[in-house]
Parts: sequence; C-alpha cells; structure tokens
Amino acid sequence: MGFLDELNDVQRAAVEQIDGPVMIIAGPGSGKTRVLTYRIAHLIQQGIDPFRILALTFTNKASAEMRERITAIVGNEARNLYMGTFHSVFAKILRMEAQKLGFPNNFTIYDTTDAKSLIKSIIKEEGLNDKLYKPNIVYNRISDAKNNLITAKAYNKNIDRIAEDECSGRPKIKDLYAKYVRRCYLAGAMDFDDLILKMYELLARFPEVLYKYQHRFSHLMIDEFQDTNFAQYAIVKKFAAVHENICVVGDDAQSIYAFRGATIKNILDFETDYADLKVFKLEQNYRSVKYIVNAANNVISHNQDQFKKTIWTENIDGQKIKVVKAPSERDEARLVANSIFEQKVREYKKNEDFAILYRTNAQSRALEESLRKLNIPYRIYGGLSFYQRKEIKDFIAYLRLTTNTNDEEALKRIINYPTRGIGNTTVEKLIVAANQNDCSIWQIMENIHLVKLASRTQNIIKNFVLMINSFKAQLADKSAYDLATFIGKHTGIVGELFKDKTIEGISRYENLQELLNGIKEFTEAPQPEYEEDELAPENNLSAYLQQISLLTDLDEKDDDPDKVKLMTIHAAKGLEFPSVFVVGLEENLFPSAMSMNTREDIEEERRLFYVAITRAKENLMITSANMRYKFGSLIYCQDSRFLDEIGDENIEYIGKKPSVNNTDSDFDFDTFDEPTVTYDVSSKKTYKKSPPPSVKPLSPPANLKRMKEVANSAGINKATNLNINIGATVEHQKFEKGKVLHLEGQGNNQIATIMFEKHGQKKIILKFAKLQVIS
DNA sequence: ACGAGGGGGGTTTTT
DNA sequence: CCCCCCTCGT
Repeated sequence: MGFLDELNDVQRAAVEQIDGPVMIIAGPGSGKTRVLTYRIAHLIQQGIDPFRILALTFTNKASAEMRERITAIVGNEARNLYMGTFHSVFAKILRMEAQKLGFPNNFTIYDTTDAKSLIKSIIKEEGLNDKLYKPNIVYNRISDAKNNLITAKAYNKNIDRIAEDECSGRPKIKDLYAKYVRRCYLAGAMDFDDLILKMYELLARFPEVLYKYQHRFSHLMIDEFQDTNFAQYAIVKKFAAVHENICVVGDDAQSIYAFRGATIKNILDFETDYADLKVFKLEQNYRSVKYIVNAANNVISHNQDQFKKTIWTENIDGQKIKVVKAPSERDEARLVANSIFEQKVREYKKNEDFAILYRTNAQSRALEESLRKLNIPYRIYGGLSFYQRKEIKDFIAYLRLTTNTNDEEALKRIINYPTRGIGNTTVEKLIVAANQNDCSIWQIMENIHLVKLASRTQNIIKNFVLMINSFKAQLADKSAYDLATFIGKHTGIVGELFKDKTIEGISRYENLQELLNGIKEFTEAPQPEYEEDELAPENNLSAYLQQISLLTDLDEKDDDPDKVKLMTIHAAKGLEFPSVFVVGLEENLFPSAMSMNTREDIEEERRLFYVAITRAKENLMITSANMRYKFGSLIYCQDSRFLDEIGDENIEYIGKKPSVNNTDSDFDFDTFDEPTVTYDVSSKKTYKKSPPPSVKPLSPPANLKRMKEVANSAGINKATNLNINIGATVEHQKFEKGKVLHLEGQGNNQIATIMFEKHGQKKIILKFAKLQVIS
C-alpha cells in the first residue's frame, strides 16, 4: 500500500478512517482530491466492493478526474464505482424507478431554458401580467421550494412562502407552481431540481426502494459538501442511515452556491446528526506561495461566519501579488494579455498555465479581443454548452420528441421548424385543448379531428404526427445514429444547413455533424463488461439524451489543451493554475451589486474572492478598471472593498495604488468604440450604425463624474427627468467648449450628441448613450 | 403565416 | 450591446 506514504499525517488518518461518519474540512490546495481518491482506493483495497461505494461530486469533470486517478491506483475495478454528480446519479436511479412515480423510464430532462419557457407560457395562458410575473422570478421561487423539499401541495400550505409572495405582489406563484408541476408530469419531464426532489420522494414513499439503496451503498462519499442543499443532504442521510459509513469533504470558506440553495448549515447539522463523528482538518496548503496564502487568510478573516482554521504553507514566499488599476475595461484586458505574453517569454510558461477569472460571463469580451490581438490561444468556459446551441437544440428536440412524444418543450420547438405552416395561433389552440383535457399536446394532436381547425391545418398536423410516429417506429430496429441521420435528411434540416454557406452556416452544419458523431460514439461504442448491475450505464438514445442534458461546456474536451483559460470564478472552483488573473475588482461588479444587501451576501462574495485568489500557485495579478461599459454606456467604477483586505505587505502595486476615492482619469480616448449613432456637423445628418469614414466621431467622455458635470452644465435635472436643450453649451476637461447638437430618446434613455471644439477644429463629436445621471 | 425591422428592457453566479 | 416582442407589410 505504498501510495499511502505520499500523504501527510492528517491526510493519512482521514484516508484510513473508513468506518463511521467522517468529516474532512479541506482548505484550498490541501490535497483534498488526493485524499478523496486515495480513500476510495484504500476502501477498495480493504476489500470493499466498488459496486457498493457511492461517491457524489458536483461536476462531471471532478468525478471523471477522480475515476481516472483511482483507476491508476487500483486498476480496472474502479469502473464499477458508483460515482458521478448528484444530478447524474439520481437521474440514473430515477430512470430505473420512474414508473413508480408515474413517469416514463425515458423521461425528458428539462434544462433551465425549457423550464423557463414552459413557465413563461403558463404565465401567458393564465393571463397574468408578465412584467410582474417574470419567468425568471417564478422559476427561482419554484426552484427554491424544490430545493427545500416543498412540493406544490406543501407550498400551498406554507404560510411563510405564501406571505413572501403576497408581499412581493405575486400571490399566484403557488398556482403557477402547481400548474408547472402538472405540465411537467403530463410531458413526462423532470427539471434539474426534480432530479433531487423526485429522488427524495422515491425514497420517502417507497420503503422497498429505500431499503434497496440503503443496503446497496455501504460507503458514501460527498465532495464539496458545503455546496449541498437541504434536499440533497436529506437524501444522503437516508442513503447512509443503515451503514452510517459516510464521509463528507468540504470547506465552509469556499461555499459559493447559496444562490442555488446550498447552505453551510449542512456542515453544522452534520456534526449534530452524527454524534460519533470524526473530524479531520486539512490545513496545510501545498498549492500556493506564501504571499498568496497570507493574502487569502487576510481576506477571509473579514468574514464573521467561518469555522476556525489556519491555512499555512511550507512553500516559498514567491512573488507578491500584483495589483493594477487600468483606465478602462479595454486597458485592463490589454494589460492582462501583455502580462501573459511577457510571462510566457520570461518564465517559459505555456498557455495552459494561465487562467483569467472574472465575476460575470459578460466580462470575457474585452479579454478575448486583447488575447486575439497578441495571438494568444484561449478558451472560454461557461458560454453556451455545445448542446445549448440553437441548431443542436432544434435537432435534439426531434430526438427528444421521438423518444418521448409528450415532451411539450421539444414539440413546441420543432412543430414549425422547418416551417410547415403551423403558426402561433394554431399552437395556442392546441395548448388550450390540452389544458381542457388535462393531457399532453401530443395527445391532442393524435386526435386532431376533435379540434376545430381549418382542414388544411388539420392535414399538416396529421402529417406531422405521422412523421414523428414513423421515426418512433424505427427506434427499435435502427441504430440511434442511423435514425438521427434519417431524421436529419427526412426533415430537411441537414439539407438546409448544408445550403447555408455563410461562415456561421458552415459552422452550424459542422456542429450538427459533430453531434451525429457523438451519438454514434455513445450508442455504438462497445460497453465495457460490468458486473451484473441494474444501474450499469445504458447506451440507448434516451440514455444519451438524458446524459447530454446534464453536461456543461466545462465537460467538453478540446483537442489542443494548451490554451489560456477564461472562466467565471464559480467555474474555476476546484481548479488550480500556475498563473492567475482576477479581473474586474470593482464595487458593484465584484462584489456584485445584486449581492450587497445583507452581511451574508457580502460574505459569500468575499468567499468567492477567496476562491479566486487561492486558484493561483505562483503568480497572481488582480486588476480593476476605472471605466466600464454597461449597456453600451460608460460607467465610472470604484475600486472593490476587497482590494483593501489583501494586505499591503502581500502586494506590489503597479502604477498608482487604487483607492476607493480615486477619481483620476488618465483617459485614453482612443480606447473606446465608435458610437453607434453619429451626428455629422458639416452635413447636418444623423447616421445610424456606421457613419461614412469622413465623419470622425469621438467616444463618450472620460467618466461618469465628468458626464454628470457636463450634463449639469447643460441644464440637466438630476435623476429621472433629463432635459438637455439643443444648443446648450457644455464643458469638458479635455476640450474647451461643446454644444448639444442632437437629441434622441426620452427620460433616462436620452441620448445627446455633443460637439466639442479643440484648437478651432470642429470635427469632434461626442455622444452620451443612454445617459444616466447619478444624483 | 411569416420575415424584417424598430422599440424597449435587461446583466450574477450553475447542475 | 444583445435579445425579445410587437408591428407591419407581404
């Protein structure tokens, strides 16, 4: 058992404690994954059947990586391990047992888009005000209820929740929840949260099912325990109730998913739920240099809610953390790209050694551009997953409908794609009929003669039903690949994409080919020989469809891994890189403006910052920008409060030290895009989109503060009602005087085009897009 | 029924 | 800036 010698004392003790409840609190870089994998390997070597070990993770990537590492130690036996994400493991079990709950075994998994679209149409059907009942809000309410094991029925009786909804002016949410659940049921569909909720329901309602899995899984391991929600923990507890061999691994300081129901309370509860609990604290950091570890400790010490632990390291001091303030978003991006370029040359680093982390996905744009300019290969994670792209989703909708004709969202997606003359009005009629009969839309379509419709439309629908049924009939004897190819040809989708020779069209066509290859690979690859196990992976079409709905773009492989990685901090959790850039350290961005209401909000943001900086091994650069575009208009940004928490002793400031009161604007006007609307003084013409090259527009002014001054001097009333008069004289720091030339829009969205003079030249035009004056 | 074009409204984070 | 929805002209 040589591999155990690679562990330190605490790690080894945690690995060897195989019986009873165990909690491992693992600081960043403390060898958590190693402990987890060795622990499982150790269990197997102790004679525990891998078949009886259940290991739950949060990402497919984490579980794939662990399986690989375990295989390296114990060999092929690892394939029998029961390991995966909560969602994928539960989906597999539900696939077995779905009929007990009244669902088909090949139920559809609705992704967030499907779910929101269904909610949206229910809101519309109910005739509710969609400004008040936004699908997003309703979806979140339902999701939150499900995460707390509150069914639609229980919601109706839940005084607190109903009061909350009434307070926010949305008392109908309880009805929407019930309707939504019914529609999912009729469609044979579960959303992400259902995979958890239904799993619980299955265990709670069917003692024999509970018995089966309680006895089957003799050893449980839960990774990222701080990210579990109430429902997930409730299920895990049920699984573990017989053997009580449950090991949870987590770090309260890295809990960053409260917004989706995760609660640190689970860690606290775990201590009380299992009295004879053994706790191990992994506090030695093997990942980062001292400056970074110290900075991380400084930052997290500002949080009230935390367990006591001291992260320490024996690593070298390393380089100090570089903190830079850039004038604009673009300069920030340029600075990052330049630094990568420089480090590559000086320190012989590879592209894959770098990661750029940000708070929101939208921030990737500027970074992309700057990397492209320097020919640095990069990959963005967290955009759309391959399977979320329009052309792929459309095609998959056919496959979904073929395996489960009740799938309402798939049906709505393709009933008129390619266009076949079934418009919105017809679809609405179908939905009304389905609601009246409490059945799926498909069932209405199968009996379309009972619905009042023009005979032409009736025929189109009959043909559509015939077509889908003909696909369905081939499910049994054709391979999934052949069937998919047939569907592509028969519906004309492939032909249509093939005709499109634009760059996007070609890429769409290629994507579709890639999808078909993926189906072939999945469904026709020889299955490894598993032990006789009802939970062994299947490789039919519906299993494929269920699997891909749980994939994210983080799971997609890249043929050339040597690329700079761009991702949100959330996506970076569990990863490490030699050199890390954390960008956009501005108040209202990071911490996010949406998360500054309560102390808990701020503390979660701070934990996020903690996660960000502890991804770095050697080099860490943190940047902020003075100005940033928002909705196409410029806003002035203050530095993030977190910058003050790193500790000056760990920082090397590049340029000026940022501070909250910094109002400098060494502003480089050339860094801005041309305005989208331009007024040409000489010709007195307004150009939308692109003005002729003879018109040289100038971008917005240096910062919002200046904008405000300019606006004030132009006689703008503050806040809501803006009034700039054409002809008003305004001032600007870099120019002598300006005149308001052109106005568009109203109120807060007023756009003023202003011309400034410089050295007698009148060519300069300035535009305020969606000018918002802060009072 | 359906595509084009204008107007209005919106940005956290994700399985 | 980008996306969705509504309108309008086939």
